Amino acid sequence: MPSSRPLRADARRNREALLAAARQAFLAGDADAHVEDIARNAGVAIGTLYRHFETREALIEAVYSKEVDELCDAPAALLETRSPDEALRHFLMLLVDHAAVGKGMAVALQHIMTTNSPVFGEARTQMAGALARLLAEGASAGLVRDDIAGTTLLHALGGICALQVTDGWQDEARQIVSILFDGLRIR
Amino acid sequence: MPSSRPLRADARRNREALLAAARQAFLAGDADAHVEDIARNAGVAIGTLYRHFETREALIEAVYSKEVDELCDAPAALLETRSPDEALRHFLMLLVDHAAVGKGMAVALQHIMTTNSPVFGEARTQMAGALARLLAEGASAGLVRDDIAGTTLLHALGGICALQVTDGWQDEARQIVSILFDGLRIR
Amino acid sequence: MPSSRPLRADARRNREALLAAARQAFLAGDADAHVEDIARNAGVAIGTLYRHFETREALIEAVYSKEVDELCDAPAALLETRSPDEALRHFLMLLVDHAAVGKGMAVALQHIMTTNSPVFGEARTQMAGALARLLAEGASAGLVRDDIAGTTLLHALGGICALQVTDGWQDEARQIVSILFDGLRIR
Amino acid sequence: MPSSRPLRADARRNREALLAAARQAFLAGDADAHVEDIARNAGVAIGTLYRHFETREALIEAVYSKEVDELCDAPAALLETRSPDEALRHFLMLLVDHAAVGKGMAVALQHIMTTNSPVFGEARTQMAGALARLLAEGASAGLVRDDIAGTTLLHALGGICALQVTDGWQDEARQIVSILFDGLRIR
DNA sequence: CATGAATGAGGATTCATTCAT
DNA sequence: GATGAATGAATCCTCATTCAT
Repeated sequence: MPSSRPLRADARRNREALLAAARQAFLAGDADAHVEDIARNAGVAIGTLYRHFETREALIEAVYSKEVDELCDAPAALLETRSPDEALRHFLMLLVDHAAVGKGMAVALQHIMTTNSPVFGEARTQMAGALARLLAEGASAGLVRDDIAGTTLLHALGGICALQVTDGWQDEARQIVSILFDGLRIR
Repeated sequence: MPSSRPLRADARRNREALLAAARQAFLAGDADAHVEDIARNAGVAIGTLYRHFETREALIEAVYSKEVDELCDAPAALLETRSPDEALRHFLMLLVDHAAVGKGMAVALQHIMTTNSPVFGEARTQMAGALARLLAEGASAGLVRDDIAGTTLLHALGGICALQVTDGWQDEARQIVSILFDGLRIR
Repeated sequence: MPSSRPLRADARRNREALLAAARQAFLAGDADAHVEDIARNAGVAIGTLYRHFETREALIEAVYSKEVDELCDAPAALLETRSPDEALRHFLMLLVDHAAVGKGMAVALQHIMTTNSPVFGEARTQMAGALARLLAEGASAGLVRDDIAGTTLLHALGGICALQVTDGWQDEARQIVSILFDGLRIR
Repeated sequence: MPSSRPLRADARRNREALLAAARQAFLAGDADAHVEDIARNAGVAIGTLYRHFETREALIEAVYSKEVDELCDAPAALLETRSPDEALRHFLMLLVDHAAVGKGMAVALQHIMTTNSPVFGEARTQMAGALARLLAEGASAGLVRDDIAGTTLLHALGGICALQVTDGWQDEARQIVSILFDGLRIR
């Protein structure tokens, strides 16, 4: 219940450590990392992990949501400095690049798209919203097709990121996204 | 060791039943179906399953490889009745439609792309080869970009199919593939 | 599912061993004996225990039900060789004596009376039925009050047996039951 | 160490609140209520609970002992206003009625009779003493059998109260106690 | 070859108790 | 004296795999 009063200093520190350790584990692609290991890596006992996150699943949700939150701040900034279509293009590439960092978003996206839970529903809505906004701006500027839903693009990107595996993946993914973006543009 | 002599009739029957049951389970999206359940659904005992497939993983490999084999027969036929770009387009849609059948190829593709194993390496090569051939034909006819590798397109398709979850997924995926194909064509 | 075909010899042996070990543990009063220990004492692995009893609770039910079954065979025999009131008296004493053996029925009765579950409901009905029959026979012979329900007497006996603890308990319990029986008789 | 100096006002208040919360939990039949919950219900933190009661068991002992103390005040008063046998009868019924309140004495009695600990030994002695006194008075007035020990009667009552579960339990218990009392009287 | 009973490592979660703030 | 965060031992159950029948 982190709502009532601010956490004690040490508690906050532990919570951060746990999130960091969990992020490292889950975003590294080890989708079924052991909670015990995460706790150990965070330097706390298992009980402490469970005090902060009621459930293994709750911990995963916390990690992935945070990741999504940070990502969804980008579009607003991009739109201020670029044309809508370039903003869209950049955001798509941002997703790819982000996914490239230690499987980064890759696993997260897949889990988020695949798992039912209020938290993930929110995350999906958030990301689809970010993409929808970019698409809408591009469409009203006459630069981008106007018949694509945010969720559709999210599914495409999510999928492409989800399969990240090989070493040259990042370049490959950028190429795919380029092609996709070409198909999206009005010429 | 299924290499030495041809299987006895009942043994062959059991093997087929096991593959069918496993296909149903794994392609239905239940990526961690229990081997025991698969055996039961095939109407045989667990020991029999292990006589035919040394390992859970081996069973999965068998299922997915078979699926890929069947799929990779398509391009040759398509090229005989259509222009290269249409053949490519059809093959892409075929993958999507196939993936739509009870999560069909979706899970398979993801597993194949993601997991290291000689068998899957072969499957990847096979599919990438099929796509490469279609791309090459299209390119030499001047209809399709010539800077795309088969593996890259495989990754794109695999990704797009991977996240199949929602009900309207199939339409969504076809739309994405359309856009992608547009980006692929020379106009 | 012990209903389909008769168990293989070794399986039956293991099942017996498990029941025996569980009986020893639970009827000895260790109401929360560890399943691992029971398995070890039975000389089988934990998985074997769970093959035979789907759940800790299922094991307890099996043990206690068996105990009750055996006990409820007594009334019929007693009624053939004695007057109804003597049969009742003997059955009550039998319960006490049975409870005295390593906490025997004591814990079982309490668990059965206290826990909700189809199996225990049946056990309760069975025991109450046995007592009701004895009471009815005694009443129609004019030897015993006719306003006592079988379940009421079951509750009394169950309770008295449940508290068995001290060394001299058996004699004490027999005295209590004697007094109770005196109050039950018509004089 | 609550022996040294009188507790500070707030400390005493906390102690009372804890006892009340624990009484509510334990006497309500929730024999394995969590200490944390009890603390919360008492409106204090877990650390405070442990300052007042060294151990979970110590808390239980405190609750049950207090309950017994209060109950054992009754006999003296009853003997002043009634004949010895009626006093005994009333005390027995008092126990039953007390047990009927939210499983009240039922669980307490069973715990007290069943668990070894100096505190409970004292409680047992106290209750047995109360019953012994009533029996003795009745016996010397020639109204009640003189061969029954206080502890025996305690066991009987404890048992009868122990299995309180059903809704109609109180009436049932009163009937049983009636019968028992009949067996106790000299006619 | 088939059967299905046995194995046992593995892992999430709970909760009484301690101790830093 | 009070708080509540941290501890960590304890325990039930699952399921891939082995092997006696």
